[in-house]
Amino acid sequence: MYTYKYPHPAVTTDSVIFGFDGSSINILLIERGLEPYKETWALPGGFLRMDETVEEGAIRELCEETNIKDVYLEQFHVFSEVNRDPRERVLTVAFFALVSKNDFRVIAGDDASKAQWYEWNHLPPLAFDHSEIISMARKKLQEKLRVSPIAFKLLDNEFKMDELQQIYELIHEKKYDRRNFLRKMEASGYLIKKEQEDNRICGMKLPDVMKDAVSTRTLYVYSFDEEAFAKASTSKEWRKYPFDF
Amino acid sequence: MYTYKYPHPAVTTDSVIFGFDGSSINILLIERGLEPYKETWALPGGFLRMDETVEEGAIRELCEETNIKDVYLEQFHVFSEVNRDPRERVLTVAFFALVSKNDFRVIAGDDASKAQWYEWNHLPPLAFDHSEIISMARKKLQEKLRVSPIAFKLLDNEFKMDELQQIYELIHEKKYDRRNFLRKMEASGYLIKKEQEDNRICGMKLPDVMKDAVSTRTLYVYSFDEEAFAKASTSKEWRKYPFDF
DNA sequence: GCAAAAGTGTTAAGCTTACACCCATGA
DNA sequence: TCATGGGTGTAAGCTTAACACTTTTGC
Repeated sequence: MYTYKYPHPAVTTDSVIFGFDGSSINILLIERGLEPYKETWALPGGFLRMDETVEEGAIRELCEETNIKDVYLEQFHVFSEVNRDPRERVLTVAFFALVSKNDFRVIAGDDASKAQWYEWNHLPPLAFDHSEIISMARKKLQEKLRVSPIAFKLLDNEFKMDELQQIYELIHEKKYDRRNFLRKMEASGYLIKKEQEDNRICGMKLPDVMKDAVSTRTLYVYSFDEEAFAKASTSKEWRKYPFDF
Repeated sequence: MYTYKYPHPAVTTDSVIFGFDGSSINILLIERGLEPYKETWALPGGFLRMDETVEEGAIRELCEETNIKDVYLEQFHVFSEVNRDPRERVLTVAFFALVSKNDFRVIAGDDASKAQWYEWNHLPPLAFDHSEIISMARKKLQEKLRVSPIAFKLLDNEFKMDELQQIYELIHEKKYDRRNFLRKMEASGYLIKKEQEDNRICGMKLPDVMKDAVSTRTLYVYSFDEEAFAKASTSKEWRKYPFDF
């Protein structure tokens, strides 16, 4: 037992984990095994330990409950309504996280766990105030995307421009013109454009010399130049944001 | 004494209160009366009660320590380094606040209290990790100002365009062209432009008919149409932000 | 009288938007 | 062969940025 001179609240972290499956954005939920809200879907999260920061706690819980590592994680709000948890006074530090398409596939295929992706417009009933947490997470994600190109983090290292556009459209709930989107993204200067490598036929990679004979069209994939971006965005000159659609 | 089955951290709120004195931006600090860090300057704040949200706690502490009410307050980050407080494990929910010029004067004139404004580039040594909290508050304030016209909250209800520009320049650390600033602000549609009322001579208000005789030039003051702004900014059509300099 | 504050327009450059066709691929 | 995906350019409108002079007021 732990005793204190003054009452202390319990502190948890909860994470809203976004994943992109190629056509829609999904949120990872866990089915609760214990009361309260037993067998109800909830955000992954749990109690903070005394020897870790909230960031470390969120990462630990994520790893324990869903096996996700190396995820982009950012705290966005503290939820502290007095009776949000029926057991005792609990405040939660809420995070949002973006997992890459690769990791998305891994989690989606893991039948053993109680974790499951839900399309973010068709969520089941949720425990506690987790619905509210999710709506704020969506809002914060939108705001963040206007200010930082985090959409990349929902994709593989190399991605097609079309996928990137889809993510922007889903998050901002708005359609963009394909050509304009492409032009603006390329103009940003932080995308590395490559000819698509894997022109394969029946799973065999072709030698370069044969490529032109087989496919006359060149397809492109992009990757994001994190370093160049990080350097530029810390400079004083940086003001206008080229990814603000 | 209060006992729990598992250890709980203590939770505090701390507020970075910004005020504008007409030429620079200031932060309100409190001289600590107790150990640790006795007689060191610190952010106003204190322990969360069990019957209040963090927002309510921050407001309460503000009122208790500085007599400020009706202030714009927004939580922006949780600081949770394990040893940030030497007494015990304490995490703090940090807020930033903007006080109007009116309230600024009130606080500045209050000699009795231990509260004092410091120009935000010339702060004294601070207790705990409060320097770090303040730098993040400045960053968040900048970001917020790109997305919402909160600069108004540092001014009186009616203000001159020049004051508004000064605030933008101080927060973004950048100079703007006076004419361009004016044009863009007026184009936003959320400023109400009025001829300056108080053409006074020796403290006497003049009847309208005499105004032209006394001053041939018309001076303007502005106020912010919060309602129109709130309505517009919740609509789906709202995307581009006209206050993003 | 002089310095500082505040009102006022124009132009060029850049960016955003809207819009259509072709070819290649795979079903 | 037909539908889909993905490559590509241009013109009009709008926004931004750069730039200077005048009047008034207070010192």
